[in-house]
Amino acid sequence: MTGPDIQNRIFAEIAELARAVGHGHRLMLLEHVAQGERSVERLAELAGLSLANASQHLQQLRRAGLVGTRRDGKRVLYRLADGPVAPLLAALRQLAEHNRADIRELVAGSRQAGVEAISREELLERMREDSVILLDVRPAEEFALGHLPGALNIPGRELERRLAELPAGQEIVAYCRGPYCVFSAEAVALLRANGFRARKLEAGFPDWKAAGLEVEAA
Amino acid sequence: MTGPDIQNRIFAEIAELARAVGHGHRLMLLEHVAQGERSVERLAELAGLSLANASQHLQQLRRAGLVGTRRDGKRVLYRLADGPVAPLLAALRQLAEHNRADIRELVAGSRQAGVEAISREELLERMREDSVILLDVRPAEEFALGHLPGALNIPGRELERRLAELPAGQEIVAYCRGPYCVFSAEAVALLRANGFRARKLEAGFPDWKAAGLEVEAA
DNA sequence: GCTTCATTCAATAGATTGATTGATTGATGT
DNA sequence: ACATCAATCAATCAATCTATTGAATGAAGC
Repeated sequence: MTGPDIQNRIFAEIAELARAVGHGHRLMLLEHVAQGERSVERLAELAGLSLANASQHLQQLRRAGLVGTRRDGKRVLYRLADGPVAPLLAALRQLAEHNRADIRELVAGSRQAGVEAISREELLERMREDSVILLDVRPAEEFALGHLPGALNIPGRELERRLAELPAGQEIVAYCRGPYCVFSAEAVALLRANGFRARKLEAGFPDWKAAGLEVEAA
Repeated sequence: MTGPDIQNRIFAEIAELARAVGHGHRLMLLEHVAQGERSVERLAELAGLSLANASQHLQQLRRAGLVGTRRDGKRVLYRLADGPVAPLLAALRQLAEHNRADIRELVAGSRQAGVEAISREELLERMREDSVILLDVRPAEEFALGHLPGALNIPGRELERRLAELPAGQEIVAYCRGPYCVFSAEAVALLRANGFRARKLEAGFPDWKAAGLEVEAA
């Protein structure tokens, strides 16, 4: 029980945690789990994985304490754990954006089309003033599991033919699953091309929720 | 270049980054690199690794952009990269402390002896008032590479026989390499046993430096 | 040029991780 | 009890990761 030994054990455990998020499929599953409770089958479909494979990745996430489960009839629902998971993902994202030129490019790519981001703080301010329309471009299913207060839901694919539902005067802020969800960037580009003033929310729904801000459910 | 593909690539890259910190030895090396520039040989010795093994782990860290290198004569010096590496490590630590009971216990173990932690904010306040003695318990070599302004350096092993050097009236704040470095906890326990008022700094030297606060070098 | 020293590279063997397949468990409804 | 469905388990093979060894590189000093 000498000093260095303890430190070795601690670092080994932290490393285990890091490895738990060290696979693209698990990050993808985490992103979907972060939208709300989901069954294994649904998550497998959303992430494009086989059922058994998704199940095993999800179990790894559970062993690491990143997600929790609940049984509902014959299905098992996975949800994000209560611990500070979001900050870890945010830190990873930030470092990745800083270090990897290719990620910066991909992110910049969606900004190229004139897509500016708005921060959570500024959005809160604008919401207080009631001077902004919130547009949730995720599929209806995810919108139903929870969304920003007062948000309008028009899934990305339907946006073009439903533009008329949006009021013309106010600025629109679109948001999606997370910073790498392309729906909101595409939506903003489409809106601007059609004469709207629009920006995308910097983060996505899970970060909003993780920050403890108000969430509405259907 | 469709949406899901881009996302897959981004997540795969982020996962690669996560795996880079997904090994205890690399975390240990990072902790030592975070104290200041070091040669491969020295880092291998500090982490208790063979030279070749340390070299390879360090190269992995470099490929991931977590550390940088510089050649000095025949030696290669590794240093922490400029990107937001510290926040990632902090997020990992926090989640680990939240999730893993054993880490909580180990951390609690060092607090058991009545070791309270002081936050960076409170310390800054106390430093402004000049009402606190800063004690750096790291080896002299690390102290020389950089330390908190005005700190006194008494390495952990020497503390007991050098207690007389410390003024009796003021509170003492001890700090070390990082939150899992046991020197500072042991130091505080020793100081308290000898009638001093003492606390340990919540984080360590690298976090202080990463926060952009003033650093002094010998 | 030759030697020495610090680091990296290359090759190997052992361990761990990942995806697939098919069987098994647990809960529901008939 | 039986059939059905969701999820997990078990076994497998391929791929990746790790530590060790010894050889190769690159920089300094003689």
